[in-house]
Amino acid sequence: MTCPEELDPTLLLTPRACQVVDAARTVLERQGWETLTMRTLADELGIAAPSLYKHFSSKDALKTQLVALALKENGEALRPVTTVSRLVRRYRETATANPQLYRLSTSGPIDRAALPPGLEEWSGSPFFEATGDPHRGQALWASAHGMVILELDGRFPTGSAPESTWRELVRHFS
Amino acid sequence: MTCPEELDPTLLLTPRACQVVDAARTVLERQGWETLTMRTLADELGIAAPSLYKHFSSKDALKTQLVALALKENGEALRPVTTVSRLVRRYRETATANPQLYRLSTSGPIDRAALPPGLEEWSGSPFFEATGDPHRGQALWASAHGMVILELDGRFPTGSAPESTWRELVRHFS
DNA sequence: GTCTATACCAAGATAGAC
DNA sequence: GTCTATCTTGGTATAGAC
Repeated sequence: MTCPEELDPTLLLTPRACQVVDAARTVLERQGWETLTMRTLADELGIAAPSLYKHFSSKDALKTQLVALALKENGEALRPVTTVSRLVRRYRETATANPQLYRLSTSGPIDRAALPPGLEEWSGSPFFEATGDPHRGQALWASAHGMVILELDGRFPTGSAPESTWRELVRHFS
Repeated sequence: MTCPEELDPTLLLTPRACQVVDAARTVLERQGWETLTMRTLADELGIAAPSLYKHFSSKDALKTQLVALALKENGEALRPVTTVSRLVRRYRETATANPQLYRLSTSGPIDRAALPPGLEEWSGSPFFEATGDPHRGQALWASAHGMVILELDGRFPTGSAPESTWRELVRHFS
């Protein structure tokens, strides 16, 4: 299920800028955001670091594009909406397949003014559709996020969350 | 309810080192971990930055002490264990009262080898005691964490999570 | 346990030529 | 759109005197 055109962040970028975002994503998944520097990103592209500033005014502007990309892909991965069980499974799979992008886009404050208006809401609305209730949807989203982020950060004693814990969570919201 | 002596991280520190940790906590809550530098910490104490290295071998060692302190205080705040509802309320209150310390101690990987053995487990065990089941306890903990961290990061559209969403979560686990 | 002085490094970003 | 050269800042950490 694809993102509506008016929400798609990539449509505002030049083709070259899209390539830069792609490379940034590669580096991000390889080494994390703190060690993604303008220099390592430039190396990945085979260009010099200052050249990046022809495409993005700052590292922060680049981050915004990555966050927008994550919201778009996440919203797409969660559609079409069927059951709570399937929704949670897809949420987990998407996050696990792109751990650093997930962490980047869900941790810390978000610069809403810099995102396409409506994109963030569109990305999360499957939770409301699946539960049929705003508060249930919000609680389910928060719970799934908690599970995912603790799993990505290796916070469960066993390393990852046992399937039975995931089942328990789904059961409570079904 | 106080932490068992053999788990208490502060008992291994000199009095002066404890003061340094205290000051670090103050600076942490004021400005966050990324902008807590050895220089700003030294300023807070009224000493020069290099003097800190007489008490802690690195910034990372200091971080470990802060994480241990958070685990200790969290475990204390959650005891004695009564109901799921009360547990969740105290979890939320403690986190909200110490937002940066909470974020520091729950985000990213944790250096378990550097912590007093058993402290992390002791801190989290109220969730198992309150639910009476390992998987339910784990799911409840993850859900509460998701709610708290999204709230601290301003990720809910309204800024903070509505009380009704918290009620919804508690209801599912009661 | 504190100081001063300093080494060392890496980051983001700008200027201006090509 | 790319380059080279460079600026500026600010971090962790060490050496050695007091």
